[in-house]
Amino acid sequence: MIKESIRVLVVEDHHVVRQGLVALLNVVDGLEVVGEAADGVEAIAQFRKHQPDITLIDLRLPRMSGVDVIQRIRMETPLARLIVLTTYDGDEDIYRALQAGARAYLLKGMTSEELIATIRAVHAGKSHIPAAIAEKLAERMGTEELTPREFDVLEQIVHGKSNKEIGAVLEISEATVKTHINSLLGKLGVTDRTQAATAAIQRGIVPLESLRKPKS
Amino acid sequence: MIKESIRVLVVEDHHVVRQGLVALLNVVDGLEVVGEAADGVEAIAQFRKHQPDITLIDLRLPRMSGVDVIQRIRMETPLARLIVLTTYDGDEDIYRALQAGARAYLLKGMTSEELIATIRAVHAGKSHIPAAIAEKLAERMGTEELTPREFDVLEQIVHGKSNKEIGAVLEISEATVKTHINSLLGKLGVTDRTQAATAAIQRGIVPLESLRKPKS
DNA sequence: TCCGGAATCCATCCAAAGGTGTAGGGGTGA
DNA sequence: TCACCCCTACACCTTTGGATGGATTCCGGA
Repeated sequence: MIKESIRVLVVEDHHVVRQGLVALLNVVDGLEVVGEAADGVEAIAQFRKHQPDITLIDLRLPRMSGVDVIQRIRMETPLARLIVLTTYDGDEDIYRALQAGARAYLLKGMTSEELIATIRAVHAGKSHIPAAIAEKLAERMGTEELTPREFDVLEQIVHGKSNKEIGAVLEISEATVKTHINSLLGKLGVTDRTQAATAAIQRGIVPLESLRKPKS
Repeated sequence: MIKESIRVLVVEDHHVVRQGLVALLNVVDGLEVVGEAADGVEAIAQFRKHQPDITLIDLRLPRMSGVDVIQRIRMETPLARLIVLTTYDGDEDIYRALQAGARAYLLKGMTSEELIATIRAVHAGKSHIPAAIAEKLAERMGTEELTPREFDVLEQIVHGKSNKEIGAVLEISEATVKTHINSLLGKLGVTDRTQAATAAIQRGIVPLESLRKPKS
């Protein structure tokens, strides 16, 4: 009798990378790529259609973020098994992806053996977080959560707004802005707005893409 | 008579991506992958060994940056044909790579058809810069060059240093630091240090990796 | 119901950052 | 040699940012 293959969905926006992954996985005994998606919306459609055993997913996707896709899939199919496969994206993304229900988090730098082993492990019900990732995660744990308002302010700081401008945008007084800043500086463990901005970018709290200037 | 294949060297640090690229290129008629490298030092060694017709190279590499590798290869072999293949890395990297002698700059998001067509075109002696990239480049052109000292100061700003600290690090007076800042703010088209920091990161003038805290 | 955290606001004080003008020394290319 | 740019530096002034302490409202959990 023929052994059942593990049915895999590959979600990755870079064509050549996706094609490479598919080619790589399809030659492996016991694995079968049943679907591909290049963006978040497509990913959900493909998942519904194929109900794969394992979903390999990049976090940076057009149209809908990888984290949102994970959340959505998990909501519809709580026992879905998802593996995040991405380049380093800052502590925040790791945290959110795992929070959202990803079972494993792999970096693209890993070998194909590791990838395949992880797919098998996750399919067997295990989780897998590389040591390097676990470390980042542990670091993050020591950090307090920003409140929504503090996050709003931080976002504006990253966008280069002055306190006065932030007040105007959020429709609060400049004094309040200062209060929030004071509190978020403490939580981020930094001493001024510039450090807060770089920390926010580096940790992935505020996505770098949001910096691109909208056309004038 | 058998047509000569175009001999390609693939330089890319992410294993799965590299394997995918190699698999993808090897099945194409008229292309032959003659070498692979996972970091900059290896890249140069492989280039010397194989003297490939085309070198596909990622800009983010361990041990030696892609731009440095390009410069080095071009110095030794001025007629080397190099294609940069990378995810978006900020205007600065594009500029420096082309400056260093790359003939084409492709994003990983492109289709494999585009990739193959570009390889053939560059092999035939042409250059190829996608429209989206050319646009960034044009934008950059309007910008004045930072002086070395201004760059030093900007780097420190990104690292969250105060003017006083910057003065100490660079061994100049705080007044001089302010002078440099004033001038670089103008050149970057921003109004304060926080904007300067995010602009530097976003444009790739200061690499984000340099922000990682060295272990205490 | 009471407590605590979040969010809002205010005033005050001091430090830091930014704007402007000026100026000397060093190097380089026309 | 002269013009030009870079680096350095200082003075002066204004604006912004950050620290601190105190205050009100609202809401959800114990």
